[in-house]
Order: sequence, then C-alpha cells, then structure tokens
Amino acid sequence: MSESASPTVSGRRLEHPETARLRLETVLGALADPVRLSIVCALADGHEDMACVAFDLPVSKSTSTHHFRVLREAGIIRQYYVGTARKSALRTDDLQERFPGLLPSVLNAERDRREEHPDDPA
Amino acid sequence: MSESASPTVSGRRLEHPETARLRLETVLGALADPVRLSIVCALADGHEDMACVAFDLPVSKSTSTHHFRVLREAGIIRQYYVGTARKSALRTDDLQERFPGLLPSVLNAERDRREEHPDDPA
DNA sequence: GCCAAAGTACGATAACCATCGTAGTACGAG
DNA sequence: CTCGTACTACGATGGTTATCGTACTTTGGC
Repeated sequence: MSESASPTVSGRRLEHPETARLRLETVLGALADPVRLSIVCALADGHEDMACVAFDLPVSKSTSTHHFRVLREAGIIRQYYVGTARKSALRTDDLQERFPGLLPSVLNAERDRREEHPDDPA
Repeated sequence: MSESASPTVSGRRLEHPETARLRLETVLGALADPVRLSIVCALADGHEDMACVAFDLPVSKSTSTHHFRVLREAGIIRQYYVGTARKSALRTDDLQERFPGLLPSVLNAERDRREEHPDDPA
C-alpha cells in the first residue's frame, strides 16, 4: 500500500462531526461525566499521544471505549489509529471557534477542583 | 431566620447549595438539557421576575417544576416565593466565582445558536 | 503463519432521567 | 370561608445511559 498516508496510520475510519454541526447540549452532556471529564483533563494536560489504555481509568476496557466514543461523537476529541493503538487529541481550536471560552472555563474549574481535592477519584 | 425577607415572602423554604459546594459535573449536567437551557437563557435575558408558569415551556407543569428543581439543586438558579408564585433568578455571581467564565460562554453559544436557527423549538 | 496487544461490537443489566397525570398544598382575593 | 391560581408531591412509565463480560477484529512482531 503506497498511498500518501502517515507511516503507521490504519485504514480504519472514525466518524467525526463537523465543527459547524456541534451541538451545545451534546457537548455539555458529554462533559457532565466524571470519567470523561478526567479524560479531557488528561488530554489538555499534554497527554495527547496517550493511547486509550494508558489513561488508567477506573472502568473496564469496554466502558472506556464507550466514553471515548461519546467524546468523539460530541466533537470534543479527534481520534486516529496508530498501529493497534488509537490515540486521541482535543479539538481545542474547533471548540474555541464554535463555543468560545467554553472548554477553557471547564478545564480551569476542573483543575481547581483537583487542587482542592487531589485524592478524589471521580 | 433573620434574612431580610421581602414583603410577601412565604414561610416556605427552598434548599440552595452553597457556592463553595457547587459541583462541575452537576452544573454541566443541568445545562445539558434543551428545556433547562432555554430557562437559563430566558433568565439571563432579563426575565428574572418571571414566575415559572410564564416561561411557556413545551412541557407539562409538573415537568417544568422538575426542571426548575434540577437547576436550583445544581446551584444555577435561586428561587423564592412571592405569594403563590415562585420566582427565579440566575446565580450569576456565585457561578462566576466558582466557575469563572463558564456561564457566559454557555449563554453566548446558546444565543448564537438561536440566531442561526430561530425556529428551532428545542 | 501464529500470537499477543489494543481496541471494538454486541448483548445484558441496572440505574438514572424526562415526562406525564392526578391529587394535594399554600396563598391571595373576595 | 370559599374559590381560583400557582406550584408541589407522588407514582408510573418509557427512554437513555453507564457498566460489564465475552467474543471478535485489526495490527505488528516473531
């Protein structure tokens, strides 16, 4: 296969909603979950190259898959395959364009909460 | 009770969470509903003196009560009785203190959406 | 080709939530 | 005191969601 693709990118395709079609309720609903909020926080803290399995979430592997899909379908993250791994990145710019200031304020609030209660797993 | 009560305030008490105890997931979850989002939007647009019944929501009265309670228990609105009416006000300052920038960004996004799709009931 | 690793798909289950109708409570007007 | 208005409480119901385990697929290394 000599197509002009990234070195190890698989042919598998993942659905991503267009920026203009992102829905506010969907985004808020996706962020209104402790597990997903911690995923978003980890991605924002520069762990964009982490595979799903590396997040060490307090749920099973299939539940983890489910949460990543909810985030992807809400338009909050973009996912791509690298070998057997599936890596994720925040759609920071898209979100800023569509819902200015929303993601930063959520991230700041969540970071503050983590400083207050560092032991809180949720 | 020495809380400088308004003239016609009833003895009925409503529970309101303290500002310091507001939870981000709860707030996001409360906002992740079209009906509640439209309530919040109406309140932000200066209709703070409206009674619940005046919002003309596309749901029954008991469902409306439910949504107002969710907003109140999440800490997004404050409610007080005036005669038989129960009026609501956004806790703008409390929210700004606890989650800076969150409410304005949500309101802006929702207003933009309404400009794009003025006929969308949801 | 074969195996392990990472993730997906699917079905089941339990919890949660939005919705409603009905019955009831609180309040003000008369 | 009675009545109407505004809201609440309660129970039912149907839909969505979070969770899991098991079986399957895709990929890369040997």
